Amino acid sequence: MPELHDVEHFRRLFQEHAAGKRLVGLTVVDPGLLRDVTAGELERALVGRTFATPARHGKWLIAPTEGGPVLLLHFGMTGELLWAPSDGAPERHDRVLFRFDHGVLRFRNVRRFGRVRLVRDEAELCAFLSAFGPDALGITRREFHARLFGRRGALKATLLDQEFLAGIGNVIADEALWQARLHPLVRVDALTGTERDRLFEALQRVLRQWVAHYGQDLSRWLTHVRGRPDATCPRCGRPIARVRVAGRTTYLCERCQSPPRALAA
DNA sequence: CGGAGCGCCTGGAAGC
DNA sequence: TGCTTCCAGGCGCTCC
Repeated sequence: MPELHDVEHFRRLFQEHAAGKRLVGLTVVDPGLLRDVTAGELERALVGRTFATPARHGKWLIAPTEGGPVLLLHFGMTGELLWAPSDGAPERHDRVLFRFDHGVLRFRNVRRFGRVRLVRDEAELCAFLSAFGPDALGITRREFHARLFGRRGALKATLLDQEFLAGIGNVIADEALWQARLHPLVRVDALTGTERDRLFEALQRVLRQWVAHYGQDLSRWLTHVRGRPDATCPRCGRPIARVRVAGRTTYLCERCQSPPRALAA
């Protein structure tokens, strides 16, 4: 399920293969993923254009063209971006193909939760991004504290809120909470300053390491135990609990992440 | 403001 | 073996 680090990986793939290259063809296999743009409009807007340096905001990949419109890709739960140095036919679950002289970028999406958007220019891009909080990677401690201020809900729900910070998904949230030894259900307004600092550090550590070492061995991380029925905490060895928080399956260590006072009773 | 619930989707696993 | 049911969850939406 693509989160910030996955999308950053896709951004680098786009940078490597598509930046500075002219799009020579576009195949929309599944128009169902397009939002506020038709397949024809997308093709007319992009084919013949040269892509500039891509950016990322949260889970959105931002692919501007030189002096032209901006392509936006969201990967949903099961999306990925693949490069093939040949002009192949669409493969299973390929939804959009971006064809270049030297190969093809495949926007693949099994469960079709991915989204493709197009904005006219920088101003429209800014308007679109204004619905999101700042990107979770590289946010300052000061800004993190400022955004937490005044919030009252469950901590994990807040972390997943893209208006709070952009880019955190279920897996990153669980990992950061586990590393910071904070319970997912603790109320934000019940957090001490020390705990907020700890969360900030843990979150930045997770994001930086997962971006820097994409696809690394995660055996010492909580993430490693996801989906395992006999999972134990990589830190203390106690069984890992599997609960539902904010509608999402949540993994936590009930020993390391002590429950909020209201729940302990 | 927060949060619960739903629908969108598909494929793999689990149950019968 | 083959069928049905459940489950995974990012996100946008409604409703309370």
